[in-house]
Amino acid sequence: MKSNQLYKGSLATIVLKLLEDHGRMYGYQITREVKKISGGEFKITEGALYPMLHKLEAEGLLTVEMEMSGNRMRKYYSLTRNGKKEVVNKLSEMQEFIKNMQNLLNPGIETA
Amino acid sequence: MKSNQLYKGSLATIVLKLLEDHGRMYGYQITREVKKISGGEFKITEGALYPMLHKLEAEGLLTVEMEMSGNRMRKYYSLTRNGKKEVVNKLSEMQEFIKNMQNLLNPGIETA
DNA sequence: CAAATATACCTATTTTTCTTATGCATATAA
DNA sequence: TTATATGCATAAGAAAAATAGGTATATTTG
Repeated sequence: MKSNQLYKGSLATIVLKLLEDHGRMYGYQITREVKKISGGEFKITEGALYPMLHKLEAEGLLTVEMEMSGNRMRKYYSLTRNGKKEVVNKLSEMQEFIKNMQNLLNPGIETA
Repeated sequence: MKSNQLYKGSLATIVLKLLEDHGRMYGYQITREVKKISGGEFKITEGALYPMLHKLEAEGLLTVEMEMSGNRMRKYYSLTRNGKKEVVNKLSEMQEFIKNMQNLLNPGIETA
């Protein structure tokens, strides 16, 4: 990614959607998955991810289970009931955003 | 728009693309156009727009012409040569972003 | 005609969000 | 053995936008 700050504001959506698909994930795993999906273009920084995970947990959208993998700790996050509801909202907002941007990028083509 | 902060980071792209399409526009006109295109969903705040216009001008991407409309002043902005180059970059970044988000939202469907 | 709304510009302060820079610790590869 | 990968975390700073204010003219509406 060159200087792309378009991802600003989309981190919560990305995390919630990944958790919806994968059931449960730990932080480091999320960073790998996002890198993979974006073909190496988008790399979540840990300084952004961990505070976001804590925030979503504090909001009651995620729950945590700590587990040991060998000698290393992992914190597995998964969606709560409210988290599952919130994914739906976030995804529809994202689709709306994309639709509006497509309308901007391709004026004259009716996407609505 | 409910609470949609996905638009964060896309303001410069929006402004540059609108100017590419319209030739020249003044600030207030840009706010109306964006509102119209997004079906009222996305409203640019003036506290974000005017500093952005000044920044893009300072970067040499925009030029300004002041004109009077009756007794009211308008500052018409248009793309410079560098501005026209930058629109191309911004639009390809936006398409890349959308592609990655589509891959995220619809895992399994190859968009690449 | 008065009052509200629309047009048209602006900036200062605060908040949100992310980057950068660290730090700690274990496991694996070179 | 030294660098890289895994795995967590936070603090300080930067960037972008929201909020909240300001000035002034034009038009609509009651």
